[in-house]
Amino acid sequence: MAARMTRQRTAVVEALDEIADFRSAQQLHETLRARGESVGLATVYRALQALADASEVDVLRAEDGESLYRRCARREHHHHLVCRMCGRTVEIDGPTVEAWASKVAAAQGFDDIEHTIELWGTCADCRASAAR
Amino acid sequence: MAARMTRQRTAVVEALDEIADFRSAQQLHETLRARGESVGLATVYRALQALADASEVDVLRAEDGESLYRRCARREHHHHLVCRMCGRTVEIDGPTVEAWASKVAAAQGFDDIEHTIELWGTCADCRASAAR
DNA sequence: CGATCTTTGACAACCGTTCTCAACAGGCGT
DNA sequence: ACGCCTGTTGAGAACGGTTGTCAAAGATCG
Repeated sequence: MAARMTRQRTAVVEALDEIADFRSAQQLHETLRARGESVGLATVYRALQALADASEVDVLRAEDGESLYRRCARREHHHHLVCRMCGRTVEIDGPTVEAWASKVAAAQGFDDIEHTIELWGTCADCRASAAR
Repeated sequence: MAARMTRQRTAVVEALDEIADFRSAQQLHETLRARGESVGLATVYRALQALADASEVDVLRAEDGESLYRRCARREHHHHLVCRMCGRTVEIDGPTVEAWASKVAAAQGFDDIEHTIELWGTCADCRASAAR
């Protein structure tokens, strides 16, 4: 149950530190492979899962169901505005929304409330390049 | 390109009309099979997809990535408070949240904004039965 | 250095979903 | 009613992301 610091784990963490956007496990795997830091795909998944469990990275689901990972600046609860084309991310929070969510849920007699609030859009750069 | 009214499609729509909660394609398939209305799994998926495209049903992703379907009372934009154990659903809306979402996204220069806002919890009934 | 015990990686297994394609059946014209 | 035309069905294969398997590799401690 230790948590040994292996070359592979270090590589994953470093890659995440350098990338500001949400990336899939497979994209990260490809990135690592491209830079010579060969790491097995299963290992990338395991590392990401461990990091997510430790709240070291945020996870969210793309529209096609793929999981995307990102090392966020703040560890406190927050949400994201993500470019669906390039993954560019802006961290956002909305105290008003938080309050609204828990109030609504409680009013219906629900417990253990959790909310999913994510914003998707196309960032200025991607819009420009898509327009040619 | 017609859109023929087949026994199978009718069966899927009827099942959805009778079930108030979010259900997966596989659960619906099982339900249909159980009541004697034998329909192929692929057909259930196709019917649900067609209904979703026509905005006849709402789709959302469970935490494990499975798609859940529900015939909602209103066709206008709204969100849901869903029991993660039984699928019980309450339709909710929050004009405040809508406004907040589009304002935040626009302020960052994002376009084609879309938002995912879903509330998950444990409903009173499930809490009671879980506590034995 | 050696023993121990977690971690790794190639590959198989999984699971939800979609594709394939021959058999089938609405629905329209006659 | 009858048939034809074409969209639909269903069993199973294929797919894509993710997780499990297990022998080999390597990190940590004495």
